[in-house]
Amino acid sequence: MPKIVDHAVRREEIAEALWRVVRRDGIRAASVRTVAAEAGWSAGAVRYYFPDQDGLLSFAMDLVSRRVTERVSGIEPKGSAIAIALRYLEEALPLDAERRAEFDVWMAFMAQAQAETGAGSLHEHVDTVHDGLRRLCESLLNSLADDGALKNGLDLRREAERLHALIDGLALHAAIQPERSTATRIRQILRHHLETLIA
Amino acid sequence: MPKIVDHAVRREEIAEALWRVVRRDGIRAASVRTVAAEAGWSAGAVRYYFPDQDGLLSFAMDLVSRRVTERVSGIEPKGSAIAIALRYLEEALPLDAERRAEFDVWMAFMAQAQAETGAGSLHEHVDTVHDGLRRLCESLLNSLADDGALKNGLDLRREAERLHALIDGLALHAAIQPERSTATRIRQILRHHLETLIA
DNA sequence: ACGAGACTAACACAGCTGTGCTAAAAAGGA
DNA sequence: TCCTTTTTAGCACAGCTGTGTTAGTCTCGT
Repeated sequence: MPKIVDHAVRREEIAEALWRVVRRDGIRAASVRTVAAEAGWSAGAVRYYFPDQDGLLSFAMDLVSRRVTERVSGIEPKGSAIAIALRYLEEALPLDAERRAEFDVWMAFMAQAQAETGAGSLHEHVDTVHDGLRRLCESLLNSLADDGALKNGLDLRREAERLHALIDGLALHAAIQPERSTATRIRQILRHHLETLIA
Repeated sequence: MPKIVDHAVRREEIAEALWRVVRRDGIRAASVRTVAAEAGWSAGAVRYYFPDQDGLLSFAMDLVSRRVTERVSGIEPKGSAIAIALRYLEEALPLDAERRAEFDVWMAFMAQAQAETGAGSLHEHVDTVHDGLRRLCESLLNSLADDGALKNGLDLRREAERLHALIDGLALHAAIQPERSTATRIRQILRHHLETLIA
C-alpha cells in the first residue's frame, strides 16, 4: 500500500506558503513555482495537490476564512455580555503579528476578487466572510439587547451595520498603520463605541 | 520643432488605462503590454512615458489620490456645519459607479503596498491618503465643535479616529456589496453616526 | 523645404508563466 | 520479496514578462 499523506494537511501547508509569498511580494508574485519554492517542494509536487493555480488561490483564500471562523468559534462566551462582545469582536481584528499577516493576505484576495466578479469566483469567499461578520455583529447586539444593556430606541439593524463597518475600518487601520493604530488604541475605540450604545 | 503633446495628460491617460485593466482583471494582469493595448497604443509608446513599470504603477496610484483630493477640494463649504461635514465625507465614499471603480483600484494598490513595505514604496501613497482623510475627519469635527453643535465631553481625537474608521469601513462595504450597502443606506448610517455626536 | 526635436513601433533577449506529460521513487500490505 | 498505489521530480511547450535597443515616422518653427 502506498505512502499515506494527509491530503488535507498538505494542501493547507501549500496554501500557507502561498500566504507568505503574497505577504512578502504581493499577489503578483504568487506563481506555482514561487509557492513551491517557498513550501520547499518542486513545482510538480504543488501541482499534484492543485492541478491549476486558480484552485490553489481559491483554496488559500477559503483557508483564511476557515481559520478565522475556527478561532472565533473557539471563544468561550463567559463574563458579562459586553465583555463577551468585546472578546468576539477583537478576534476579528488584526491586533497581533499573526493576524496582521492574515489580514494583509485577505486584503490582497479581496482586491483580486473585486476583479473576478463572476459566479464561482473568489468573490463568494468575500461574501461569506462579510456576511459572517455582519451576523456576528447582529447577534452580539441582540444578546446585549436581551440583557437589557442597550439604550432604548436603538435601531438594531442599523447599529449592527454601523458596528460592522467600524470593525472593518479599524481592521484596515490596524493593518496599514500599526504604529499609529496600536492594539490598545483600537481596543479603546471599540470599547468606547460599545459604551455609546449602552444605557 | 516637434509635435507638442502634453506629457502630463498622456501619462494620466495611460494610468487610467491601467486602472481599467486592474479593475477588470486584477493587478496581476497589469503588464506593460496589456495596459498599452487597453490604452490603444504600442508597448513602446507606453514605455516612452514610463521607462519602467514600477514608475507606471506608482504614478497610477498617486493619480488616484490626486483625483480624490481634487474632488474634495472642489467642494464649496456652504450650509450648516453638519451638512458640510456630510457633503465632505460622502465624497470619500464610493457611492457611484465611477468612485466604486476608483476604490476597487485603490484597494488593489493598498494590498500591493502592504507587501512592498520599504522606503520610497507604494506604501507612502497609502499613508498620504490615510493621513489626509484622518485630518479631514479631525477638522470637520473641530468645525462642529466650534459651532457648539457637538455634545459636551467628547474626546475629539478619539471621535475623529472612530469616524475615520467608520468611513473606511463604509467605503469597503459599499465597494464589496453594493447591492446590500446601497448609497442611501450608507448615507443613512453616516448621518446617524454624526447625529449621535450632536447635542 | 528642411531638419531638429518629439514621438512611435518593432524587434531581441533572457527569464518567467501555466499546464501537459512522463519517468521514477517511495511505501507498505501480500 | 514483490507489486500496486501514491507521491514526487523533471522536462517540454507555447506564450507572456520587463527591459534594452534601434530604426523609423511625424510635427512644426524656421
